[in-house]
Amino acid sequence: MAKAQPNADARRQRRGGAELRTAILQAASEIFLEEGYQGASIEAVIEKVGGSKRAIYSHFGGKKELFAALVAEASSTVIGQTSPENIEGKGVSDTLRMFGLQATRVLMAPTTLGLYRAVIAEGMRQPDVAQAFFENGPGRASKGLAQVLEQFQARGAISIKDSQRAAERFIGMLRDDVHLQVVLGLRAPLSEAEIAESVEQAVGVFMHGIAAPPS
Amino acid sequence: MAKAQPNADARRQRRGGAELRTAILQAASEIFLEEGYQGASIEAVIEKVGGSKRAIYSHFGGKKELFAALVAEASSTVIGQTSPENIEGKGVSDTLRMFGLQATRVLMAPTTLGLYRAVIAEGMRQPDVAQAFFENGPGRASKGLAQVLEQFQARGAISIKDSQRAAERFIGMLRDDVHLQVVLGLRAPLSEAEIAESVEQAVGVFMHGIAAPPS
DNA sequence: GTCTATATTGCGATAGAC
DNA sequence: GTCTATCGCAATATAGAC
Repeated sequence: MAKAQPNADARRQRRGGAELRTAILQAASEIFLEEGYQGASIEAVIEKVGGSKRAIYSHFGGKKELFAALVAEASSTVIGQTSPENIEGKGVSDTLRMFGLQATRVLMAPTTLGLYRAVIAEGMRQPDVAQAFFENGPGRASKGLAQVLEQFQARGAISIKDSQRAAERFIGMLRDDVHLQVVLGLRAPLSEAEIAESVEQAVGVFMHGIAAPPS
Repeated sequence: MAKAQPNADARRQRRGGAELRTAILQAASEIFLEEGYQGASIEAVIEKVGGSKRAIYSHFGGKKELFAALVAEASSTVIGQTSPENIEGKGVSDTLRMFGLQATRVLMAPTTLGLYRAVIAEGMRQPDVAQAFFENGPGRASKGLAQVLEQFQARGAISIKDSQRAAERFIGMLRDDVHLQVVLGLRAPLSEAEIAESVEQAVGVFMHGIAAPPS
């Protein structure tokens, strides 16, 4: 009478230590990022993995540590997809567009959305988790973009005082009300076409602003 | 042996129905916005109000309904502070600056931060709460700004295709990584001086972009 | 006060590696 | 066989909705 059928081979095969650890992390991700830290139950994780509760405690120590491990891992994995581009021979707009597309896709991915929700909910109570998330996630992305902007600045292609701040503004535009609505579950994540359109508009504003050109 | 000392007069005074309701909402705000929906306990709210246990259930029905009521109320109250400005005789930059200052102050207020955390955490599980928050909060703010932008557009002061989208971008810039860090508890809310500086920079980018002027 | 959920721990049984 | 990781299950304890 198994409620949710665990992986069929989970019970009969014996997995090596590291393998079980990975399996637990994977299952825990799904549960924690969907239910939130407080809403998640160790029991549910076990059911998914097919092991015993004891395994979790011997591997991680407790619920908190499991959550921390999971966030650190997921933050790094997800954000690796928003790396600074090779900008040889590219213009500012093209570079921003490419970065924007990557970043927005990441922002719309289910894992990222779950991370967002879970970490924001628990940030005040688990500062180390919040720290790990920010540094490996949004922080790294904005630093990467800032570096790129600095190169353009050195070439005289753009005119900014603070490249870090500028990068954060651009990313802020990508994380606007539409993103908030997706985070809140009020609308579906953007399609690839909608992402392209959104990024296009953001690049336009970021490059030239909204002021009417002197006619 | 009261742990947290309830309001001294809470116990001895008998309050009218509406008054009690307000008192409960007030206490619930403090608890829920600090601990999050799942972390909050009805017991704690009762202790703070000092009333009888049944009061909450007869007034609101249950934990969920209390949370919903509280979010609806707080969203409206807080966001009322970011109303569309009277822009008679003002320029675009000045208007954006004023709006930006108001909005950023709201964004940095403890109540707003608590709302953010709690609603984002629960959004997927309580769609009506998410909806109420967004409509009364961020949604209303961006609509207000969009209307103002449209007036400027009509005058030819700015050049945009979609005023709603543009408004969301500006607000997005205000809700950038710095705001995220505050939400996560990784840094203290901005001081008034820092807010002014931040808004100034955002207005600059939004108005003219970062492209180097053709020399 | 009742009842349910759930984190945590203890401990003996067991399966595979060597 | 020994060893180590894991399992399965029971017991404890606490919290919290109603």
